[in-house]
Amino acid sequence: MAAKAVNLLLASLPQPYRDSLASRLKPISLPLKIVLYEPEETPKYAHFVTSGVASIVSNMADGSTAEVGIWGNEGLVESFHLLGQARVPNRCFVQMEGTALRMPYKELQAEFSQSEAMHHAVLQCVQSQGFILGQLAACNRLHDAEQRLARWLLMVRDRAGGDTFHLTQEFMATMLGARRTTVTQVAGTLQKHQLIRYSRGNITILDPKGLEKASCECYATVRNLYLNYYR
Amino acid sequence: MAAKAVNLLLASLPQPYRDSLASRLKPISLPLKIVLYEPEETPKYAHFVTSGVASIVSNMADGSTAEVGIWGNEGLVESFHLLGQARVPNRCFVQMEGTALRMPYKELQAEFSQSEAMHHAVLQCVQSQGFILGQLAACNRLHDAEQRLARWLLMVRDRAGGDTFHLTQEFMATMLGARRTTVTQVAGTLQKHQLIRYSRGNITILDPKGLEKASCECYATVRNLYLNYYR
DNA sequence: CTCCTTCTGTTCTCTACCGGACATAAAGAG
DNA sequence: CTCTTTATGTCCGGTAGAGAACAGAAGGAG
Repeated sequence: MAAKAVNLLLASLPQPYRDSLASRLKPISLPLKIVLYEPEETPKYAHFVTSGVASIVSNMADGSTAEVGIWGNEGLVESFHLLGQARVPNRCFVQMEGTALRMPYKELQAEFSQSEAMHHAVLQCVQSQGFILGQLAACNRLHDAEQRLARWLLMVRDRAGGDTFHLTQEFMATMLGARRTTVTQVAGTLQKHQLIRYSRGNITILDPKGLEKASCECYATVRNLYLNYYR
Repeated sequence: MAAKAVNLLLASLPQPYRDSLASRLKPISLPLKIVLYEPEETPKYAHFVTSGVASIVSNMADGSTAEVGIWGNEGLVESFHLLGQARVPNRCFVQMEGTALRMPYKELQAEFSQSEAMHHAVLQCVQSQGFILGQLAACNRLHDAEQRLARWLLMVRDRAGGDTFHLTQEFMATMLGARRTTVTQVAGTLQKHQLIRYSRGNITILDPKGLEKASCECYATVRNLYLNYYR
C-alpha cells in the first residue's frame, strides 16, 4: 500500500509543473479520525491523499449523521473550497489511516488561480465528486441498508486499494446513516453469503464480484465516475 | 412573476460584460416537462433560468426516482457540465413552467474559459449547488417524508417566487423518492395544520413560517447556501 | 349533458428499520 | 491473571413507509 503512494490528481499534472510543486508538498501521515477540515471554516491545509481514505460527513442537530463524500488518492480533499466563498456545512476526517501530501491552503489557492493545469485538474475532480454525490443522494433515499453497505464497502475498497480494513459496525452505521444493529444485521447477511468476513472491526472482502451483485447499481455508476478525470 | 424575470448569476456580472452577453442570449419560454439536458449527453444549449423551476432527477434501473438538484433563477442549469469531461448520469427538466435566457452550449463554454467574470460566477454557482446537494443527500437518508415534503415545498417556493403552484402528488412523489400514497398522507397532515392548501394539483402555501417548523433543519441550511454567490 | 381521464382519498398487508435494552465475547491494560 | 473497555449478537415492540388495489371526485372533451 505504501508502495504506490501516489496521488492521481498530482500524477495527471504535466511533468515540469508537477516537479515544481513537489518541493512545496509536505508528506504527512493521516492518523485515524484526524480532521482535515471543519464546517464553516477555511481549511489551513490542502490535502492530496496518497493512501488511506477520508470521509465528508453531515451532522444533523439531533446527532444523526451520514456520509456525503469520500476521498481516496484520486483527488484533492479541499477541492470544493477553492470554487468560491460559500461555507461548507460539513466536517471531513480520516476514516482509514494513510498518508497525504499537504500544502498550506492559501498557497494552493494561488496555484489554483495561476496554474492552468492545476485549475483544470481541480475542476475535473469537483465535477466527478459532484456527480457521485448526486448518485449517492438518490441511493440514500431509494436503496436499502444491505445494498448500501455493499456499495459502500466496495467504494472504500477501491479507494483503499486493498481488501482488508479496520472498520467497526458502529462506525459504518454513522457513515450509512443507520443504526448499529441494522449494520450488524446486514453485515451478518453478507458474511453468511461468504461475501465478507469480519470480527471486531477487521473486515475482509472475500468476494468483490458477489458483493457487487449484492449492492445496488449505484456502485457501478460511481465507479465509472470517480477515476474519470485523470487521463 | 414575469415582472422580475432576472437571472441572478447574470445580474452579478459586471456591467459592460453583461451587456455584451445580452445580445447573444435568447429569451425562451420553458414549458412544463421540457428536457434541458439528457443523461450522458453534452447539452445543446446553456440555460439561465429567469422564472420557473427546473429539477435534476436521478432515475434508477427499476424506475424509482429522486430529485438530486433544483434550479431557479439563481444560476446556470448546465454549470456542472462546464467543469470537465465526465458524463452526467441524470436528466434535467422543467418542473414548473417559466422562462429562460439561453445560449448555444459551445458558446457558453468559450465564455467560461475566456471571461474571468463568467468563470468566477459559474464556479461560485457550482460550489453552492454542491454543498446543497450534500445536505440533501443526508436529508434523504435521515429525515421522514413529512419533513422532506415541507422542506421541498419551501425550496420550490423560494425559487418560484410565489406561494401557489401546480404540482400533483404523483409528481411530488417522484421528486421525493416516495410513494404517491405517502405524499397524500403527509400532504394531508400539512393541510390539516393549515400550512398548505391543495386540490387537484394546485398547491398554495398558506403559512411559510409554520411550514418551516414542520420541515427539517435542512431547509435553513440550504436557504443560506443557495443565494450565496450573487453579491 | 355524458364519457373518460386525471387526481386524490382510503384501506390493508407486509417489511425494513428504529430505538432501546441487555447479554456475550474478544482485546487490551494493569 | 483479573478488570475494563470495546465490539458484536440478539431480542422485542413500535412505526414509517412500501406496495397493491380500489373508490370517489373533479375536470375536460365530445
